[in-house]
Amino acid sequence: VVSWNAIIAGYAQHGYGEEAYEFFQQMQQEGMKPNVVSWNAMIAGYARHGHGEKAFELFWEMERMNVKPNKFTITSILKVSASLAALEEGKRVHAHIIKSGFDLDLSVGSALVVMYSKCGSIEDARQVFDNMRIRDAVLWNAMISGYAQHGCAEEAFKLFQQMQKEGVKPDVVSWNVMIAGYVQHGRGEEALELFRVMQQEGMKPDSVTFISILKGCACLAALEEGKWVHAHISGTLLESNLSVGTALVDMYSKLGSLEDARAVFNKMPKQDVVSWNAMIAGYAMHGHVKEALKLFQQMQWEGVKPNVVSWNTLIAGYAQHGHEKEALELFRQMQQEGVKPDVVSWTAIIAGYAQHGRCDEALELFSQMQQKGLKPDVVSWTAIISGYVQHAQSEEALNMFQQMQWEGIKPS
RNA sequence: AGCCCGUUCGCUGA
Repeated sequence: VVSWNAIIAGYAQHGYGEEAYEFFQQMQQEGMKPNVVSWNAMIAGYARHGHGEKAFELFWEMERMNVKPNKFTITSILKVSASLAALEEGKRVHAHIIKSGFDLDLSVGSALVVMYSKCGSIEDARQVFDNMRIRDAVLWNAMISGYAQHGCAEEAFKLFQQMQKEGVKPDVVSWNVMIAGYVQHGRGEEALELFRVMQQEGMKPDSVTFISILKGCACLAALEEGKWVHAHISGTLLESNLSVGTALVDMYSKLGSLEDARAVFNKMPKQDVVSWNAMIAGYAMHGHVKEALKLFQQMQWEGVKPNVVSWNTLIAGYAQHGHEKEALELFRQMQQEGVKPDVVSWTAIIAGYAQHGRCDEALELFSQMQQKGLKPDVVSWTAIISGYVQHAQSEEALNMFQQMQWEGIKPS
């Protein structure tokens, strides 16, 4: 069984769910009964590669076959519920945990708190949190993060202080959670303030801290602060961190400081598709589409394959700046290259047409997108509605607005 | 035998 498990785990971890499953079945044909480790390997494999439904199926099947889950099983299945925001499934798992008398240890407790808050039920998360007898930093962080992500900055801060009163020292994640919460809700000032305090208190920022805080600077359009943060990074090991480098490029790009962005980009020890995309976006968003295209080609010469975001970035750049035709051409090219347009690609083109008064064409694309089986989201709808509004076609705008709600999409 | 248990993190559309 151990050897079978090793094989299954190997395939499952690397996204070969089918192959793993074949071995999983084969071992049963050969008269071996998968144990909890075999099941966990399968479930975790599916979970990691975005096949949440399959993970759930296996979880309940495991139940039926009377194999007792352990805490690895429980935490990975709760993670799936969290990432799918599947509250009902998550509750079923929770109920099952209680029913089977499973020990609610810290890791399961934290996973439950995360599951409930990612599923939007902060009250349930709090209840789990309150019922835990022992609380470590991870559990506190999970709860604080729940509030912070929901925009309840005050409650998050209260807990942040309370954890310290109860003798649990905030770790770097606690600070990061607080900072990210402020940034995500447009409260960059407070994020920067916490960033200062954390250093006064002797806590060293890590890559995540810097990434969040740089995003905050970009949102605040605070170039000076961004440069100040950059200065903190320079000369440290983080300077050669890929994600930090990308966050710097992104910050400078968004603030239109393309020379700085380019300088950071060129100094990075290596670039991946995300850093290329950030750099390309800098040019594309500011209307330098030729330069963006040049980089796009250069990226490929250097052996980096454009992903759907790369294409979307270019398309959006062209579409926003009055080059709908070229955008459409790129849209065709991306499909030839085997990259499937997603809702963002379609919306970028639709928005381009709509903004420039070509609402009929936008509408045509809008229905084509649905024929292809893609469901417009609130951004797609808003793009087309605001096109009508801007071009004094209020009746059509109102019409679309109603249709959107019939489709069950809430205005934002 | 189930990667570092569970919490935070980089690129694109209105």
